[in-house]
Amino acid sequence: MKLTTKGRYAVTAILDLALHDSQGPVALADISRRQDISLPYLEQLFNKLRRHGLVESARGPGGGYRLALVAGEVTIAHVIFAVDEPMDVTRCGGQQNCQGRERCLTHDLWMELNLHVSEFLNGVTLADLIQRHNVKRVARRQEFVVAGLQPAAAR
Amino acid sequence: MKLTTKGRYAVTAILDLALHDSQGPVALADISRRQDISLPYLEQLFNKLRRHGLVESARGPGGGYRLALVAGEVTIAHVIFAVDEPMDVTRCGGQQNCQGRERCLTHDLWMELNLHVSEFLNGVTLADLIQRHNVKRVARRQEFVVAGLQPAAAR
DNA sequence: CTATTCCTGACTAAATTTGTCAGTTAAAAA
DNA sequence: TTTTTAACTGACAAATTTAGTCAGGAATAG
Repeated sequence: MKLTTKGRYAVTAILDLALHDSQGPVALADISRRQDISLPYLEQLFNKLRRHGLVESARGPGGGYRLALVAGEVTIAHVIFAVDEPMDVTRCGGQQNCQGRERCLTHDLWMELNLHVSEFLNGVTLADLIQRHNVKRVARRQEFVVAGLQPAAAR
Repeated sequence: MKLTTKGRYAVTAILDLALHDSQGPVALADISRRQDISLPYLEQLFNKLRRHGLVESARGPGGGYRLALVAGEVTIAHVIFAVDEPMDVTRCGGQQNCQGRERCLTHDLWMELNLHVSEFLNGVTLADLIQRHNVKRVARRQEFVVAGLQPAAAR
């Protein structure tokens, strides 16, 4: 998969969803406020996440999104793959036709790098991230922001 | 560092240089022919490689470029770093100001990925690549192309 | 029936990438 | 000394990608 701002936004947004999933459906408007991502852009992203089976939606008042799987089953690779097109650092998409009909001099190198990145991103799930101290801390800060209050540390 | 076509071209080109370095300075026109990279573009790339101390130049007839270091001392990370701006998958450049003044929810994740990619690219040198069977094979094919002949396998 | 929220595709603006071009400078060979 | 080779340089332009908006539609709860 590629790694662009879009992918990063998607991971941030679905992680926010995972953090609040226990309280029922989460409206995109809430995620938008907490994560500073525009609502239309979130709609675009969640559309893709839904089509890839990562989230479920409920329309109408009180509606919103929920995780379609438990947090431990959603890897970062899944999320990035869902919103960005399949990443590939080779130019030929693994087709080995990087130079005319043949593979270029460095074809294998990029294939290996692909593998390393994929392994890393496949090895981290939303559940892993939720456990992290820094994620908990930032999430706590963001609750205050939405409530319109200053976190204690800032006073 | 970022990873774009530019960086891949740079690695391919300097690997070509490393493969032919023993035969004296290599002209960019030769690399251009063998690797199918336009001459003006190569000039742009080698300019950066030279300023970063990876290659040395000699002007005039019989001139060209040579590696400034032995092949075992030049890592892929060096090369990509030289031509692309410093890569960073975080949006804040490690500044932790991805959300307003604070770090965003996924800051640490991207920092870790940075680290993984860097480690991999720092661990591979031009000398490593030259040893590889596939690189040798492709390089041999490219010699034929320059000489205007068909490789035996293609006849 | 009204407010809320998801849903959708088309569209556009900005940024980045990928080069090209015109011309200069240095060194070797003739 | 002239010519040729080949590196050097900065500005520019085309193409692609990315990021994000917009206008409206559809479902559901109250």
